[in-house]
Amino acid sequence: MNTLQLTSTDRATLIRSRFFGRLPQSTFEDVLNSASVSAYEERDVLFRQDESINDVFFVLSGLVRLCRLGKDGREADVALFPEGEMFAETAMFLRQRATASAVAAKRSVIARLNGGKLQQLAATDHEVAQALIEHLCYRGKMTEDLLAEDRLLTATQRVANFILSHCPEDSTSFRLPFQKNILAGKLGLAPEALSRAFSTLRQSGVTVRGRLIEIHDRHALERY
Amino acid sequence: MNTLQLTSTDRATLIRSRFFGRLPQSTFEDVLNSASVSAYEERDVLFRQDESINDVFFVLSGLVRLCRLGKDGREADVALFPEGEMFAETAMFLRQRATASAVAAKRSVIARLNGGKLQQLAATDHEVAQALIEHLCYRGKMTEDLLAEDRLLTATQRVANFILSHCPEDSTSFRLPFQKNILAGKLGLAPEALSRAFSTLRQSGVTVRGRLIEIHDRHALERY
DNA sequence: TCACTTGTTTGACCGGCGTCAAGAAGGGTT
DNA sequence: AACCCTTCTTGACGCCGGTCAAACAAGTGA
Repeated sequence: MNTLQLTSTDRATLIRSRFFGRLPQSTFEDVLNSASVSAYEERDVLFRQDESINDVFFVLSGLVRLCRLGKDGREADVALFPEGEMFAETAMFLRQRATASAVAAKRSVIARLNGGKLQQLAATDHEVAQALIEHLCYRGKMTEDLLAEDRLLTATQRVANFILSHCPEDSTSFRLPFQKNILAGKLGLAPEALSRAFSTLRQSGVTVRGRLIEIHDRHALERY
Repeated sequence: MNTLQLTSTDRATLIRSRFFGRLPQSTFEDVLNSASVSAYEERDVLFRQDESINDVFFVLSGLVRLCRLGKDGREADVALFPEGEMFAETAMFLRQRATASAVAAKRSVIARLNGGKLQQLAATDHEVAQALIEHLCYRGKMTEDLLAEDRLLTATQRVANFILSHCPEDSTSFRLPFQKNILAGKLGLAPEALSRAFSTLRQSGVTVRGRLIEIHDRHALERY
């Protein structure tokens, strides 16, 4: 971990994001004034479950895994945040300790927004409150989607879904945006299970070479 | 379904709730003016997945199940709302169709708050926005909890958890607040699996007679 | 009270997925 | 290239929990 300056690409990422994208320039600058930027290596811990945190985190680049640990020591991912996503608002607004740990899933640059400042802005600035509301709705839907997938679909179906939603409509192949390791976690699977799912999908025209996924029959995947 | 007047106990329920509880009297009345109240029988459908809805729902009494249906026809519950809970905000704020169906899990009385009105209030009234933000954080945490439970715990552990969190600290027994059927759905289990979990817990000092649950050894449950 | 419907439990079976262990394949480094 | 270390794949095995079927219990209404 290492403190940094906000680069111009970082600003671009912020402006493109769901949350900051809808704020007027001045508010945007206002929030940013309370922010600090740091770099993390893969596996670095941003915060740990049960710690009390008072900041909101924003992924400027890289990837962050949110995971909970069970009392037997195993851990389960409850969310995965790519570039442009914001997280850890819940702890702040509910005045609670973190319900999960945040770990960099690859080398990442993270902005830390001062929680108090954000909370104060949310209480006085309509635009901020509005943006926050939409952000929270979006996040709620995300986890609800995950829950429903877990309960309704088999491993292979979840993987098929993931491939379909990540391969551009007009393309026949794409690169996984992260290690299979991480993907397994996101889908609630052991790495072995992911591997097996891929090999099941081979008979539906899916080729996997490293991180490169090729689809030869979209419909076969949709049927799954 | 049947249109009703708001009774005084209904008002009490509203005032006790997380969302309305933090609003000043006048705002409270303002929101309520746009509301309509109806009664539903068990299994009545409030709205169906993929329908476009423009209201927010509030459980005045009874119980509502939110469930998604997979393409194979099976369905999975993603939330269960007892008296005092509010739901279906996501569709409104994200301008989306419902991602799940809402079904009364027992005879229920439901208030429907006008979505446009609420959205307008959220955009102009700080108190409303604030209450909404906390409500959404709470809801987000709820589903995240469910997801984590699903991924970390076995059926028996989930049931043990449920019992512990629903039996008052100072008591040795309690009544299930709803049918086992419904509980199974909430825990992401088939009814049979719930039944078996109960019978496993018998050897840890749990007695089940109808809806009455007796705990003879709290620690045994916590150890699970 | 009895009949009928609906909910719950139990047994049998089996498929999905986690776990352990071993081997294969990449990716870096020297 | 040879080496190491990490990630990924494959096989073997076992358990958890879903499904089907049947017995049983509890409500509900006449």
